Amino acid sequence: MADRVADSRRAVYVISVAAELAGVHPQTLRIYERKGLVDPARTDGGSRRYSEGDIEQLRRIQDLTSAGLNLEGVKRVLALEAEVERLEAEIAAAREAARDAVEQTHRKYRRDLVPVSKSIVVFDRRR
Amino acid sequence: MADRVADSRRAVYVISVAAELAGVHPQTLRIYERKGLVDPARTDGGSRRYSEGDIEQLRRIQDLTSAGLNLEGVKRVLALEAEVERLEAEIAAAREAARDAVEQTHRKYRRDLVPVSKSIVVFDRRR
DNA sequence: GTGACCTTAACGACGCGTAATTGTGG
DNA sequence: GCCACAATTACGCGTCGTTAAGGTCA
Repeated sequence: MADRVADSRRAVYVISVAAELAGVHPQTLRIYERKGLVDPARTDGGSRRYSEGDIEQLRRIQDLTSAGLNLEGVKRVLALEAEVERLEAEIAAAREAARDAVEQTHRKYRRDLVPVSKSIVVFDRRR
Repeated sequence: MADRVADSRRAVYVISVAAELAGVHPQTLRIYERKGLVDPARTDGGSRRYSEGDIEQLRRIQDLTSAGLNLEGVKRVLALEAEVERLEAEIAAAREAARDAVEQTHRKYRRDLVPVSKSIVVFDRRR
């Protein structure tokens, strides 16, 4: 973690290597980029550089296209999968917030209570 | 609500009407069915009967295909959209459960407390 | 008996991946 | 100066929607 950027974001692969890693034709990667499915970094000279995260995205795209989806479908599915992930995180957060809220409520009452043994004498006059 | 089935599930439209309502060719509806995108009811004679819900599904499919998705993509997107809807409901449920849990906690303490004015005399001996 | 439904097959248009071409950068 | 990159274009294949042909139910 001494790196300047996280490993999965370091753009290190040129297009030929990225294509090999993802198991597709280099030209296919250029098509994906034009269609907005990946967005690799660029060198000053204009060459594409793919990160590990880009490669994962490419593999995910491969899964979907070889399942028969076209590129528009892949785009939507990726967006929806991200949405699902976000919602699942939100559920986890909501559950945790629920636990905390109950806990806080308990604390509040405990703080307000005064220990009987050391401080008060109680006489119950009821019936 | 005196109907045997909910309105949106009553299969009332023959294929030509369904196609007209959805704005597509009847043959297209048969393709959708073969691909598993809709599943209209059948009469005893074997004719398809589409419900209002089916029509809505067909319109949704139209939206997606005319946005450029192919049928596999449509299938996945519909499934994911259902998942998103389910998760959103789950979030709402989790939030409600959180409120209830806090409320229950409050009740618990109130039940355990004994009203001072009517039942007890309290002497605070603390310094 | 005449429509509207059923299924299967054929056709045209379009999207996607690959290959070819030409030009540029390391 | 060579090899890999970039961008554009061309080609083949598969998918999708429509149309057509032939059979069945109301």
